[in-house]
Amino acid sequence: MNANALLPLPEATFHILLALADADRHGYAITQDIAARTGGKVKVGPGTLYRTIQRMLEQGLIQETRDRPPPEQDDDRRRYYRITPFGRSVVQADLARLTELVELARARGLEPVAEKV
Amino acid sequence: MNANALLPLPEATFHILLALADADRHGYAITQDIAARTGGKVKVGPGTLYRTIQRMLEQGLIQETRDRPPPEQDDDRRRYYRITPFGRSVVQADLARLTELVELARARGLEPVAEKV
DNA sequence: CACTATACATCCACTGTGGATATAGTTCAA
DNA sequence: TTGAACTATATCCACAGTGGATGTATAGTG
Repeated sequence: MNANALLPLPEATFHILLALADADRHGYAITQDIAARTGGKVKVGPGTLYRTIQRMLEQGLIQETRDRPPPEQDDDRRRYYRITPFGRSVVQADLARLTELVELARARGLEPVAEKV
Repeated sequence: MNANALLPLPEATFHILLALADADRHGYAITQDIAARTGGKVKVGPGTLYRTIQRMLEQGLIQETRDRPPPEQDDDRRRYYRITPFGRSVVQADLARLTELVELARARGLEPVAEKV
């Protein structure tokens, strides 16, 4: 399977892969991580989240893992996910695409406006 | 109207705004410009193109203009479009969003993969 | 003569998203 | 103590955006 065939990645897919880039996480924790990381600007609702996870499993971007934290920090209901090597190469390909897009825009004389933080 | 309300911009909208950033263009020329600029990687088909232009006119991102090139370079069928100041501020806001997205990904230890050109 | 290019426009099917709803246990403040 | 908010997963409906085909018409090229 060619990484470029999946580009451009849907917003939710990109954010979920970012959330799993540095650690295994369960579904709900992924949503929390995305909201925290983007300062609340990006919110992935349950509909998008679980549907997107399903698709990503089928595409081989992520895997469900049996590795769990010690029982006192765990919750039976949780399902943990891990990014696959393929998933990692796909985010990187999309990251390259985004980088090019930004360069393209600058080449057209556009500069990002300062954001209010 | 707040620029951030329209973010994230759909792919086609972003590319059309880029195509109009440095010059007025007619519909078909916009498609050509996008394909050329992205080395054929991005193609906006007619369905997406004309529907998106319609939406962008309604949103005030672009305007149809009566300014036309001299008759010997013109074609009666063409409809020319120009980016509005609002449109420009919206692309810039989206460009800022994309820049943040790229930074976010790098903060997670991801680096874009080298592309084959 | 047929095909490709130019130029606009509409239609259908598909994908992706937001938000509501469902279920169910926990936690915490009024 | 009770009801609201939080944790956690999952499904459903309606809507937005896209790709590609089709339609219409003219011009140019092999």
